[in-house]
Amino acid sequence: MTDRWALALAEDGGVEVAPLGPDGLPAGPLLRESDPARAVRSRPEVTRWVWRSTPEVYPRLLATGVRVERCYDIEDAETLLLGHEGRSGEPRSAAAALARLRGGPVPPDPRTRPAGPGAQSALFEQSGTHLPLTGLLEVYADQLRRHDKAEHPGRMRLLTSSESAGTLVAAEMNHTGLPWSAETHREVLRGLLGERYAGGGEPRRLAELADEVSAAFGRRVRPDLPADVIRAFAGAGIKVRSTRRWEIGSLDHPAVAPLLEYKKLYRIWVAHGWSWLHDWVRDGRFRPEFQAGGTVTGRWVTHGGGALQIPKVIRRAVVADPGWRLVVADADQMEPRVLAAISRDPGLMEVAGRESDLYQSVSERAFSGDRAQAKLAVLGAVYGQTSGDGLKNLAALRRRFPLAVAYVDDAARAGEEGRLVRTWLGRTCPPAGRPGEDVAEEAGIPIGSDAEERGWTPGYASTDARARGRFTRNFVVQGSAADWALLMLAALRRSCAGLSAELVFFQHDEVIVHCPAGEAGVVVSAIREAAELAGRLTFGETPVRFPFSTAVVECYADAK
DNA sequence: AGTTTCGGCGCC
DNA sequence: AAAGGGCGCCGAAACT
Repeated sequence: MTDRWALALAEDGGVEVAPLGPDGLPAGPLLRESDPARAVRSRPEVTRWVWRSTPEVYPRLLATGVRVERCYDIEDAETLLLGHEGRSGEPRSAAAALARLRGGPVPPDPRTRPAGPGAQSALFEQSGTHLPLTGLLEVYADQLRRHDKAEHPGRMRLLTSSESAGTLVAAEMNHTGLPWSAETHREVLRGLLGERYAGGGEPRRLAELADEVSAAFGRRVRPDLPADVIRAFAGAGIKVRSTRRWEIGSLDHPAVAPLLEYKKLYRIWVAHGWSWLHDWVRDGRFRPEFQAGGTVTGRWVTHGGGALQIPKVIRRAVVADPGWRLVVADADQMEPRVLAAISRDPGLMEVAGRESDLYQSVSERAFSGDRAQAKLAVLGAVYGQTSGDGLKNLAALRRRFPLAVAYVDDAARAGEEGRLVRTWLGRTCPPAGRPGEDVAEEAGIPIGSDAEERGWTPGYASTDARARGRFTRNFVVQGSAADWALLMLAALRRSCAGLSAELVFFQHDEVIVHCPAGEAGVVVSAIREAAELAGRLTFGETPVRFPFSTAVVECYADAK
């Protein structure tokens, strides 16, 4: 029994609310109130709030201590519906959706986030796009009808509701922040980089390594300048195209070791060093801005602080509050398990029906027990590897798990032929860009001159099309995994609602819950249950299991 | 001078 | 012979 209300912020800071019936249409008078937080707090019986945009509304509710059970984010739903309808290029704002309904001129979307560090969040800037509640309700009613017309209406409803749940989780994480010990972070930096010199120059250890590199070359070399390093190697009679680790690593030259060490530490210094600490950590919390569904595959992104790329060594600084713990949970072999569920390959489902190491099981069936080779083969199939051992291993994989490989092959072919590709729940990848875009340039192929000859001849796909195929091949797995992960998060969030536990971090297949030590056991169980529930809800009844490795720790770095 | 792209690498 | 997918971030380089 859901009690659904709609809510729209007004220009004057007030709010309009209205009750909705089971059909999604207004079931009572439209009410005007002065304070959004009070409007929500005074209606505890409401289980789902329908609103334009969670990032617009929810942070100000959280700021006053108000949480909601569920919501429906109209603009996120519009994005998903447009994508599903093959209209991903059309403006996704509620105002645009309303204009399409009423046949008026469709306003373009407000510009996306401004570039550059220190820029204000785009999410909180979209103030010019208020829509009166009556208009919002028209869009909502239309969206409900469009769900019915989707390829799988039930899945589409699940997708938009779980995406909405994701926006709530993200907003709450942004509000809570990740517990962060600045003191520990400084200790880690000092241990790795040595003293920090005044004036922002290189710390001691980096300066020493730069000296070692220079000594090895016999001349002054700046290791942070790729062009300088390439010149230096050329001077030593070694031709390199780039200074990437995989290209430099195998060279026989005394500069290599200090150079690689420099690059590793330089990265820590510039991306997660003292200035990062100053910019992003306040009052014992790292506050990145999580954004649910920020990518075409449905994975989240963050803005600011690189929250999804925290280096392993820096995780030492993620420390629970006194008396609290971090429950760190990592889904085991999520992608092949998802592939089993979406392809319904009997062999792979059977393997994925056990909680034990999936790659080990695959290796025993198809690779004489060579786990590393099995893992490479599976990931190669998912990522579209086109060369090396992966190709050979793919044949072995195909013999044992034909439906699984066929599933990703079909997705790749669909992409190459320009067809739409969807995740299990119906998130749809936008159609390919114009021919000649991006990929050809990367490959150094001039655009225009021979574009026709390059592509679309039988049996040979163009560079663009093959890149497209790799993308769609990966999309169905990565995106369906994101479908599952959202439902898992939503279930876990609900389990934590009655506890002090707070969700503080989410990274594709990994979640961290911060909770009092006494709640850790309950949280661990809740994660297991959420994972299995999400598996059933997302993919229906399959034998596939979704086990998590969980660790109850005081410090993130101790989890693995 | 300010803005965009590049090279490289962090995470999954 | 071979270019495996998705992201964000930084400074330098390249551009306007």
